[in-house]
Amino acid sequence: MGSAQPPTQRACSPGHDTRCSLAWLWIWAKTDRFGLSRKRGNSPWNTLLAHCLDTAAVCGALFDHYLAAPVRARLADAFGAGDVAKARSILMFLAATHDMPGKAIPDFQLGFLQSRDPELLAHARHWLAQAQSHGLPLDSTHRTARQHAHVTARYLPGLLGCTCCTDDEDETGPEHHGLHAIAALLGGHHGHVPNSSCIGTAECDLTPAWKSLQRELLNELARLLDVDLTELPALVRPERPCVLPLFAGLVVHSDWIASDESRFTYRTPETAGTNTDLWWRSSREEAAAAIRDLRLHRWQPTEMTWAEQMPDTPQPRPAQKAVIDARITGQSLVIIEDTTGGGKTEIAQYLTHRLALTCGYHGAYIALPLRAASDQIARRYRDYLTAILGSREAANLAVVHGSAHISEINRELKEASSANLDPSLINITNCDDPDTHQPASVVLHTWYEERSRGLLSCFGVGTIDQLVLAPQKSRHWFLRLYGLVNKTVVIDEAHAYELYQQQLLGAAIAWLADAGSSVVILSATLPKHQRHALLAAWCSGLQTQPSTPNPTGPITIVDSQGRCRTLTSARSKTSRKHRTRIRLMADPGPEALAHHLLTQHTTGITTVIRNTFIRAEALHDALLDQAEKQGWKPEEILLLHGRFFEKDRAHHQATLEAKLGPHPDPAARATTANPDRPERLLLIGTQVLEASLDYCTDHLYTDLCPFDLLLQRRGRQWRHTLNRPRHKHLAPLTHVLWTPNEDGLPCLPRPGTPGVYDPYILAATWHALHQHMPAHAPLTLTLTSPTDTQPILNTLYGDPPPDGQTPIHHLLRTLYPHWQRRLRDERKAAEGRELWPYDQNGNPTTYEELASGPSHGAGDDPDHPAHLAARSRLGTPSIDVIGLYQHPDRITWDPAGHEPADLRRYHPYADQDQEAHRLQRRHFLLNTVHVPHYWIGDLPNPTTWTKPEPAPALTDRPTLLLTPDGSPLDGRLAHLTYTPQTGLSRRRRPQPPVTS
DNA sequence: AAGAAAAAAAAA
Repeated sequence: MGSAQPPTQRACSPGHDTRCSLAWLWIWAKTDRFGLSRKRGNSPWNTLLAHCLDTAAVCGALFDHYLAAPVRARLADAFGAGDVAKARSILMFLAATHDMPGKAIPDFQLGFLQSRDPELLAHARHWLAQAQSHGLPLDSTHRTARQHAHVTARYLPGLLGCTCCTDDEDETGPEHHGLHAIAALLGGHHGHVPNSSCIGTAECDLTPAWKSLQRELLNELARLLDVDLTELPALVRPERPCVLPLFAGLVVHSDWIASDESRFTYRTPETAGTNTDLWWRSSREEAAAAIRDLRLHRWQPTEMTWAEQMPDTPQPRPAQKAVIDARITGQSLVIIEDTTGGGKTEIAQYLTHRLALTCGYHGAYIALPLRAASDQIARRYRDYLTAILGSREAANLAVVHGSAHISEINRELKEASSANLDPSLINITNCDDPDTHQPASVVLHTWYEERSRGLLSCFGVGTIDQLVLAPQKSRHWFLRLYGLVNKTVVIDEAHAYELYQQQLLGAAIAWLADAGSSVVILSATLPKHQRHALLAAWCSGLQTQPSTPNPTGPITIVDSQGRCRTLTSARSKTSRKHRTRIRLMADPGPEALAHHLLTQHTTGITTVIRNTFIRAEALHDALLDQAEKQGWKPEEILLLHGRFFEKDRAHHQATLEAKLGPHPDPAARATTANPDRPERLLLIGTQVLEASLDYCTDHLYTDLCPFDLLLQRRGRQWRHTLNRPRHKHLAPLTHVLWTPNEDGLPCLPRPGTPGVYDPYILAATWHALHQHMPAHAPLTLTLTSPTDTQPILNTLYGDPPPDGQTPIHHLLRTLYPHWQRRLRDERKAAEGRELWPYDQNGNPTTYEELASGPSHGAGDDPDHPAHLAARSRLGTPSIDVIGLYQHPDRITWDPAGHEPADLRRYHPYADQDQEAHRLQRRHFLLNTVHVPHYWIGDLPNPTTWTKPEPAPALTDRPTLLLTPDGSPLDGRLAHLTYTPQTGLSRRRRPQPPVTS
């Protein structure tokens, strides 16, 4: 049978049709590389049919239990002309073919004989003899290895009946676009959707015997999965763009679960016989158990009032009440602008429930700007879910960010998981049975810990970066979109993201809208252009126009037709009015400033926030130089910045919060000051002191910085009311340090240089402060928030520079074009990476545009140059370096030599190694320091710096091997030093040895 | 002339 012939159903049914051999049943797909299958007493290799059936079974179970209702509806349209059951079967069948025909070629099959493990090799020889005797045409000449996924992409369309790929040129017909699309997406199951030239290179020279084997295997799959191959081509219509990443994601999700040999039994004709109907049954049973164990079942919320959901705050505040009364039903974009303390987090929690109830989402993802904030909100969301899930549901909640595996809340959730009922005792059918009880709990299965898996958990809290990366091509990127579109996605602190991220968030929102999910956006007041951009992105995904293109807030609700509602009377009255006193102070330089601080602030906590690492370090040095003379002890002067090993920084931050934070006992906070607060302290640092750390300073000095950040920094002053008993009636005084030039204008970084802050924004901030300076006391001004501050922000970021003829006006007009260029560059950086579901003319994105490759962003690929590799944030590139200490007889994690480093290599999937692997990963992360690229200049590849030997775990990891006193062993790095107290420095070169 | 922050690699 040649591939030119139309596919036929039920051509071959094992055990019933004696004309067919069962040679295809000997085609293998997986070998037991880690011994997990054999340990369970099963086969050392798995047949392709079994793996295909396992994948199909998982796909079906995910379709039934995991996918959100709108997602299923879109898949039903794309794979079943609206018929859900039909689409389900076809999706299962297509998921099964991800390795078919890719692995059903002689090249791949002979790869079994390349096994390095002698035991596996013996099994391979046995397999070959058996397979040959059952008619599998294999001669044992070695062939070139091919990417099996690309072989699937190359040959599947023809096997499924696309007429453009027949062998006989006379019968060539038109290309079936849908079949080629799904084949390419299946070809992407290792993470990158291949492009056409990549698929072309997977050309194999197949004998008619192999073609017919492939056909027989495919027919057997179709028979078992009850798919009519003759009607399949007409039903496969993946036209809506969201269907493409959804399909790719569903396949990979299914494959990853089905490839877990601790859940799915390897089956061969020798171990499981040839009754494939029994194989299919056991696939379904094991898939059901896997879905249950991984808790991949949708949230099934019941109607609940606000008071039932929020027992601690049963009385909704104004903004909360407005949202409740809006009775939101169906897919929505909800933008809530309110000040901190207005209860936005609770509204968002309430909306995840409300939207899951009315739309059928499987859960929710909450995105925040920082990892630390994610951990905090995850804790609150855990408590919320625990309260409302009811007694028969349990759910996974994953913290999703780069260091989630050392997150404390993740650890607690994982512990709750292992303490829970043995999941193997529970059948999947219990999901829908209200009488079955299971202890209520919010947990996390360790399965979700591996990278790229966090967003697959029904509930997640994590960084905004996960969302920003979702519409950018990189390995397994579509899995992010797939995980997100089944949820309500909450974007917190929406005003806090730079233009680059805002733009990519727009793309993500458009995909979410196209797939039927809902988005909740929380912010303090949004600049209006940002609100409009969010609305435009939403409507672009819906391919509609907003009914009100320029809504005003503070609460905006947009439905799936683009109809906008604005709730106006809801802004919370609770926002306290803050007054801020600001004094502009010419920076006298580090020595004089140090003298000033040591003599003027001999009591209380004094904090200096500098814009650059160099400035912070210089001031710290000057302070230490003069400390003794002024009667200060060195330990009363602290330095904090971002260039510490994670564990040292965590230690300093914890100390800071313990000493300068509120009372350790939450119950005592309102009445008692922190007893550990020292009499005095000088704290010098960079932007790490600006946000997220909960400490309170009495006096504050800051470098001139953008106005919004100035307010942010000022928030650390008199933060806890109990720390300012003597100043109740006064606003705190913040000193803003600036350097005047000869014209009396601020010295600014030259425009176009990669400075921290744009000179235009700095000059405009300086100008705004001067404008508010009272004429009678021209150094100190008082600002009331938000009445004074909001207009300043709007002007700063929204308006062109003012007319006027004074020097500052001229300066602003000179700098403004550079600022605009900077914004344009950021937008371009986003445009070079982002994928949208529809272009500006409404044309849907096609599968060809999703193509990427393993070299995507690696530099040698002209289609995807390095500067367009996926990034969640722009900024100075840095590399993560692992710090280790060399002692005479051992390598340790710490300078004192107490914690020996285990640098053996562990395999993350091999049973016995998992715990050691996790511990090692944890150590690596804790001993990582981020080194700016320009600090190491044109030094060779950091992975080649002097390393301990032997250290297989450090292969390919940039390593900084230090002496116990913090000097690098590699002479090329002699300009760097590290101490746990001051961090990594590149300024203090070690003195050259005195030569006599 | 350059901060903080986040991210990154299994399905043979």
